[in-house]
Amino acid sequence: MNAQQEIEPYDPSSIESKWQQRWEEQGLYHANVDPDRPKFYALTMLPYPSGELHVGHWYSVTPPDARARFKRMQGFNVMFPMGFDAFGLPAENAAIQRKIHPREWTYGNIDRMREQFRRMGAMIDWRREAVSADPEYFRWTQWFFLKLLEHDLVYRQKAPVDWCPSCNTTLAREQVWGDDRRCERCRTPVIRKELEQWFFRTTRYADELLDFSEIDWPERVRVLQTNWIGRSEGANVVFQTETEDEIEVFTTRPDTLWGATFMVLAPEHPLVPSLTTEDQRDAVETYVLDASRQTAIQRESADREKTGIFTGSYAINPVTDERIPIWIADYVLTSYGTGAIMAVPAHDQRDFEFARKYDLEIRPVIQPVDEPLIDGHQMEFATTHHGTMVHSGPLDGTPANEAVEAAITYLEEKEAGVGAVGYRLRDWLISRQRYWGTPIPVIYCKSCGPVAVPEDELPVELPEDVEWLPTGESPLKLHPSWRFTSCPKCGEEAERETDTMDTFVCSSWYHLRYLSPQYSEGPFDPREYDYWMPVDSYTGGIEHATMHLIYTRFFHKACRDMGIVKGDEPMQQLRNQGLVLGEDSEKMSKSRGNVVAPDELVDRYGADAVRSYLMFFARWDQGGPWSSCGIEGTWRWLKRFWNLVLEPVEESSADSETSRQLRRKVHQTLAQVTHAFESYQFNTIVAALMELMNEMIRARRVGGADKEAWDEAVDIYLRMMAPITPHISEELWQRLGKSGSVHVQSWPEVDELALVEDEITLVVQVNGKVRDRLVMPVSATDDEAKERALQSEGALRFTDGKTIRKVIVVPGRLVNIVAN
RNA sequence: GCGAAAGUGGCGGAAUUGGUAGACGCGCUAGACUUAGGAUCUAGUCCCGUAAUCGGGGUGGGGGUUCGAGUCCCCCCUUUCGCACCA
Repeated sequence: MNAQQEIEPYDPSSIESKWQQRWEEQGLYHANVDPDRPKFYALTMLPYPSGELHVGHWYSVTPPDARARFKRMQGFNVMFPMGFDAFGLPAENAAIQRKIHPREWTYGNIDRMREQFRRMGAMIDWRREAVSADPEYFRWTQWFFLKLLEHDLVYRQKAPVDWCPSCNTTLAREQVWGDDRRCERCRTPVIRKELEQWFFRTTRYADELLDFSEIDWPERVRVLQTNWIGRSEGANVVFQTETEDEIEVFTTRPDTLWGATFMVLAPEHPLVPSLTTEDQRDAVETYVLDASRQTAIQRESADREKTGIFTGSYAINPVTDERIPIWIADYVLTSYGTGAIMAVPAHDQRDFEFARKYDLEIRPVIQPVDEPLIDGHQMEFATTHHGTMVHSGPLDGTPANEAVEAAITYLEEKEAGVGAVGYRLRDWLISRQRYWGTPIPVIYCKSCGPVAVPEDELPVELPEDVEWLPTGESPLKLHPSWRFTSCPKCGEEAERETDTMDTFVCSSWYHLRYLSPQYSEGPFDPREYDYWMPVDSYTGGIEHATMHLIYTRFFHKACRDMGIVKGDEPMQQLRNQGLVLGEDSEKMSKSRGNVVAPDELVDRYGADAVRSYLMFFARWDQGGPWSSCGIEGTWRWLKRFWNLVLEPVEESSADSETSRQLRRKVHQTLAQVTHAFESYQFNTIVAALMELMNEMIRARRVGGADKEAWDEAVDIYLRMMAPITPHISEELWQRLGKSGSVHVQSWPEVDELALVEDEITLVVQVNGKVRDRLVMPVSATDDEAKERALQSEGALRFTDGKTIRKVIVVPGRLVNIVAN
């Protein structure tokens, strides 16, 4: 009778739900403050409750879950929380389409997704769940707003904003996608609109945000953030106009100031109307109108021929005292610097092209070293290299390395300018003209102006009885009993702010709400904060590199300066997973119909097979196209391992050599798996475990390891696979009569003695090509290795008749014989 | 245009960081077994030549450093991703 037939077949559907329920009852994943144990806060970016968990969610949660479990077995007190980023546009779109309240749609989705997360077998502590649309959550989002307001980190300003005419909302710059500047959600081309908006002063932290020295974040993200912040050093210089106005410009090349032969303002610059002379007025107004009609893509394409128009006015170059004409041109942008530039055509290619076209003076003032004297009339390109200053009055002859500094010093002495730093980063526009968001807790009073809602009146809740009309107006504006109120200061009639906050405000602090989601004395319990923060491991997609990940750092630093949190950074380590594409190698989307639903795979193969396949099928940091066929591989692995472990062991033919080899393989695998977990190389963990299983099957076939070695192999194996495939590991752990849950066991220690090899395979090369392999005792000396290599059959075949020039011995590894 | 990353079998991917290229898996080929399954097991599977032993070639292309290069350096090609008149 075949022993295999007695084994109950591996049936994930019967064991997985059983263990999920039991773990839930036991509170196996509850994480509590415990000062006696080292903590580990593992955080994955919170999902948006769009409806269903797809395979991409599993890809972003399951490997970090496995790593969190690994950390726990290593002795850390691990917190692995989950929540939902529940405000946002899709809920409103769904509300309009389905005629249901956004809350109903959102919370229905959350219920469904929470169940799906349970099926995944993730070690989520659901007691710590936080949902950003809960009043007890956004109460504190509002509280943070008031704190920022108190500390002058919020301001209100009328500003041109990107506006999506379809979603009827303003968009942050990072929410405008593509060369043709379309709305990130509906792809409608964006237009400009002037509105009073609330801003967070992110630029105040620009310099500090450039410092990554305390955090372990990927190079790629650091570069993206650095470019996004876009710091450049230079000077602000003030030019007087002949009409007594002042025009301030920012320049990175103050050393070229003596070559500034004209100025250019952006068409939207506030001084344009007053600077325009009567005879130029028609032409200027036409040009300004034209510029406003241009789409952003037309305006901002760098290879377009430059256009402009003379205002008729002149400014005085503060260092040469010369009259220089003031032009306007659309290549100067209001959104950077001061919206005005000094034009130095000899040393800036854009200014050069403009000057050539409109026949303006080109005056070189920087002479590159070791080159013939340059002449403005004959130049074909601007020279942007640094060099010795010429035609620069008192600074003539200043060498390249001192020129910028000397120019700034000179400007400051003359009080015509100051050294300054410019940034590409803008302040964060947080106002959204939408209903489904955190209401901005401000009341407008005719006599008192904007007044903060008193803290004890928080949260400002959203009215439930709103109408869902696709009119574009926020429903809050159409709700008089909510909108009209009294001033908290003077009691007179007043109006609520009807804008809500960007959802990135909610997600800037959710990691703090997880600490104590029921806490009512503040946004978080300081006791929990002191124990758990900062986040030890933060994982999520690269797409958040310049939005969420800058905002949350800003938020943390601002809170630190307000005395709310401690430490300079919220997330100590960041890692990005790649993107799982559809089987057609395209991005998964409902409209393409290529979304892979994990539920069907779980029904067929079980959560453990899906989890391990997700870790195995690609490098986690790269992702790639999904292939459902491949899951057969991890499915077979689990079935084979199940049978291998449950088959009765025949000890009769055990031999010590097989045992020793098995132990060596077990501990080698353990060392490898431990390292791979630390470095997020999940695919090699599964591969190593498969390899070890193959070795165990082989050991059993050739006669078997002794009971001690075999039991140790199984024990270590179950501990190693527990983080990846929690259900089957737990089931086998129990069936083998081991006590407790496998998930609270300790991570095994590598036995260094077991790793020791007594024989090595020495590779014999002749002129760099492998010609033989010799098995040698580890104790063999270099000379012995060399001798045996020279005498080996494979080597002799290729050294015969040749002179041996050199022999290189790499101890324990190879011998290379150089002969010709 | 500027910047970054990557390029390894039919496919996903390994390679202790300069030392046996292709681990592990999918797929494929052949065979075994059968209570005919969503099977399972065994063997093979980089390319060319060979019955086998064995030999030659091989990590996008070209060159270089080195006893030795997938790995380091230079040039080129391709792909992907950022940024894109940023003063």
